[in-house]
Amino acid sequence: MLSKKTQYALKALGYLAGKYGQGPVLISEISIEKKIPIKFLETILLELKQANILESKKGKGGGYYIAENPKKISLARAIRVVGGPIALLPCVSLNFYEKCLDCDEATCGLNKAMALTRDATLKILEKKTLAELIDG
Amino acid sequence: MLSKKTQYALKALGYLAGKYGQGPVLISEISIEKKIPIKFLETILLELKQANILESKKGKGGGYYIAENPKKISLARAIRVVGGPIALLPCVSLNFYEKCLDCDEATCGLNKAMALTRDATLKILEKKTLAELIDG
DNA sequence: ACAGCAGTCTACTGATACAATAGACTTAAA
DNA sequence: TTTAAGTCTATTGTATCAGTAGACTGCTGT
Repeated sequence: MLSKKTQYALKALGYLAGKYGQGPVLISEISIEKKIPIKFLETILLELKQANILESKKGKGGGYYIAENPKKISLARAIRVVGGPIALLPCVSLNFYEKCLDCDEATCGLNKAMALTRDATLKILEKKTLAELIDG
Repeated sequence: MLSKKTQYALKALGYLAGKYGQGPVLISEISIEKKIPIKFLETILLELKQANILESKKGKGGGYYIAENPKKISLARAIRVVGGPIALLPCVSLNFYEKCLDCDEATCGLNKAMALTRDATLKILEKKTLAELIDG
């Protein structure tokens, strides 16, 4: 299951994708439209900015906007930034790998099965982009 | 990510699958062989029994054993018993479905993407069985 | 019958991560 | 120079995860 935080992030990104090219969008606007607690949303957007998915402008007329064409940003990338690993086990994670303590990966059936599901999941999440989160 | 509990469950089931047809196996044996805290393992095995994946025998010569041929029990079934949903969002879960509060599933791009990943994941986890978790 | 083995059950505890909140600070535009 | 907006630090409540303790029940062999 994706965490609430990750779900909020994806909803916010979908909203911003729909406004791509139209200048900065207020945190408060996203918060109201997408029903996300504003203070929580602040921290999420900041993380996405630090990962170069979003950019921001301070002061009057400021707000957040997507840093590059939404079609160039995959869901996998966004999920990793706010939600961590996509794989079901650390020993099959590409970006957050940790070795299994008590099994040999070459012969572990569980490892094989989970590596397959990781591949299947990534095939979709690397392909889908923020542009496909736009409403309607 | 699968919880520690789910990982322990799958490791224990793999061990039991390797001993299928050889009578009851002690909790303590599984605990030592698979390096799982014994008290934690107790609760996990009990859950698996209540879901009819395992059976048990009390007293001397007792222990746990798999209830039916390991080839008949999918990883998806086992994971659902101890770990809950496989889908990444409640609104695309088949067994633990919850409606999204603020989006229309028919038009929600996120819903579509997550439904696809659920299908891809299940295709693998419904097919893989406990028999494939046997070591070596 | 009973001794001891092994699973069952109830209850609790500590740690961690998730979710959310408060308030002071910085930057930029009008 | 006032005001709007994002930024940062810090704290809090809550739930779930992970693990522990100990008493109880049922089975088997002697």
